[in-house]
Amino acid sequence: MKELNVKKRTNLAEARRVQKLRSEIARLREAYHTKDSPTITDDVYDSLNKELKSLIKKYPEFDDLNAPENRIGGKPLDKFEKVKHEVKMFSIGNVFSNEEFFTWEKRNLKLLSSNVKLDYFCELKFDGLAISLIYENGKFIRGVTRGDGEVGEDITQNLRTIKSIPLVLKTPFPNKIEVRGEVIMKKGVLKKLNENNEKEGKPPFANSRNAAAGSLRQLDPQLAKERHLDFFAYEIAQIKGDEWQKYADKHSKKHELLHKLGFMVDEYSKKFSSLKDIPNFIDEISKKRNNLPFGIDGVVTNIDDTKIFESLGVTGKDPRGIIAFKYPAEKATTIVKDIKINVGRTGVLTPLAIFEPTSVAGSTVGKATLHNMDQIERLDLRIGDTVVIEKAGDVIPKVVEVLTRMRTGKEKKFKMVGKCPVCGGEVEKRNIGSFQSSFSKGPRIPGAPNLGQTISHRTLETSVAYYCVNPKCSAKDERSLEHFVSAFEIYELGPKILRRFKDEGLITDAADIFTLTKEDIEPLERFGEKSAGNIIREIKSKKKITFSKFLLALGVLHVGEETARDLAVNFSTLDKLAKASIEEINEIENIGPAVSQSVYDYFRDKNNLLFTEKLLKNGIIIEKVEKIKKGKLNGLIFVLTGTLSQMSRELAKEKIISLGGKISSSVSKNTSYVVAGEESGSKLKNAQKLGIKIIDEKEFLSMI
DNA sequence: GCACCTCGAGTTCA
DNA sequence: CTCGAGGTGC
Repeated sequence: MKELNVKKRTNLAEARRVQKLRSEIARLREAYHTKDSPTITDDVYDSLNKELKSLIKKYPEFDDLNAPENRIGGKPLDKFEKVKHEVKMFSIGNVFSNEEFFTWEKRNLKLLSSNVKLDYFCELKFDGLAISLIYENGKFIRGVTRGDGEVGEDITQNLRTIKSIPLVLKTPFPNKIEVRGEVIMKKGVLKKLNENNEKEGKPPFANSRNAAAGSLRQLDPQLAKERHLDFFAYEIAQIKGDEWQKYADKHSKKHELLHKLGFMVDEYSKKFSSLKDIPNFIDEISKKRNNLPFGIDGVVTNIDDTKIFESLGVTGKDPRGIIAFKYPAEKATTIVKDIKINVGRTGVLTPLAIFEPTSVAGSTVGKATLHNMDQIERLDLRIGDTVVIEKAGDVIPKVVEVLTRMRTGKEKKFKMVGKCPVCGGEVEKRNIGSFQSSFSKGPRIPGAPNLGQTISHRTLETSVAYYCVNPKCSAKDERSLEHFVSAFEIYELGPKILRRFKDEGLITDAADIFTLTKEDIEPLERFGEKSAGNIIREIKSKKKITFSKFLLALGVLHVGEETARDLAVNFSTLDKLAKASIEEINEIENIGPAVSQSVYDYFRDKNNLLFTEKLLKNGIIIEKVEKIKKGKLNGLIFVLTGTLSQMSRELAKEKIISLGGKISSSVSKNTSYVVAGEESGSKLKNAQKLGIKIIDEKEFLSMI
């Protein structure tokens, strides 16, 4: 607690009493709001307050405007008073592109009809609530929400709890001043608040703006205080006294004065003499955006000169002299119109949310995966729900939260389909590996999962996915084909073309791709001689393949990139691997019972053996496995994140491996280096948290 | 038997 | 990128 400035010795006892009273009042208020503490009677509270007030009256030097009783005044309100703004609060027009931004200037220059040179002042657009504060004789007397711009609500009590709103201005100050600014909640505060809410079973706030708004609307100032809000000042709506007008004639000078008076102002704000330089600034800020402790949703550009600003006037609700360049929203709300089911290569049925298309982080999003039924239940998502979506790593849309309070009662719970939506086959909730071999002996598209294997009891019980168990499901066939060509890196053959080839009867399995001729493709609609030739050439050039890529292409259950490499290195030829016993496979490092069983079973299936034979017959050449070179990156584990500019990620991967290093997909304490390219995401944060060495592309290139 | 770390599989938009 | 599950080490 602040030390009291007590001059006379006789005051000492009373000074102590004041201190005691203050802490007691604070404690009682605290207790009053904690359910498991005894409730105080209003009498006790009032009498303490009374005593404190009389002491302060007697000794004015005890008065401390920043003391708690001044921050929290009075009891909870019944409602907020409506107050008319002395000076109207305008809103700000938005632009979303540089083009619109420059048009804004052109329009202004036309209106000004003279060759004025315009200076601009740019500042962050805080994502919070605009409010207006009135100070008279240096004291904060009233704070009002924006409302409709004409009339707002008096939230003085709550605003007094905000530490960055000075209750008294620093001297010298004008007789009267009206300060405008934004009440915000810092990201860290929001996080804690939401964690608490979750513990107490209350719904979390979707963003800091909602949280700040909700907090300011608390009728009880004690609750508002606990929210730890902040305030940034950015505008002076009125200021009395001739000597102060010199601060009012430029927006940049208003900032200066606000800072001098004791307000927090935006530290990133900057003056520009040409609009052309501003897009760069906006870009820079957007890069810093995620690391700022508070949320912003754009950059505001003001015409610095107040006279010019005012002469431009207002269109509708927006003054012409100010514009907000808005960043695309990181989060958005939308309505789930439907939940569809995707069928994967392994037959796994993945629910997919279909939205009302909505713009998030720069693109329009129409759907997002829901992963599985458990996830739908965790979110408590129903068809028709309003949801908050965001982009994971700025790319993949994700449903973050269901706004249950928006429910109308018409929402429908989603039930997993009983039949495969593609083939009508049976659906079972089990791990794919756990059903017994019962499928037909007919020809099968390679890469379709091998169903004839058993898997540990634990997996059977805990697996969450539903599967289409029809081995001939066409969706599974198609996904498997796509997987195959992707492993072979035959880029010309996308999903659509593959499907057409299949529908036209040109191929029945992936091996048929390699016997296609130009004459097969050319007659098809929308294929010419040239495109047909390209495809054939591309396929031919990919007939040579490394053993590990070949294994990957087969689509053996549980065998991905890494495991395929492990197998290839340890068995060196297809023949050796196909003849290996479970025990031999199981001995390999990083391969356990589930994987060895799966690999073993794959090569016991007659159809699979026929298929691999057919591939070799059709001209596939499996390259011998390169021995692992020992290089300078021996024993080092790399994680790549973001976009590299000098080389592709694939190439970087190959480089690292060829020098004896390893690539891992996620950051852990075992990671040696995280190579961070442009726009890297959560992996970088994780690395910082774990204290992993982070290197940029330049450093990385110097290592290899 | 548990706590980690990795891997596999599915995924969006322009 | 995210989620689930396999593998490993304690």
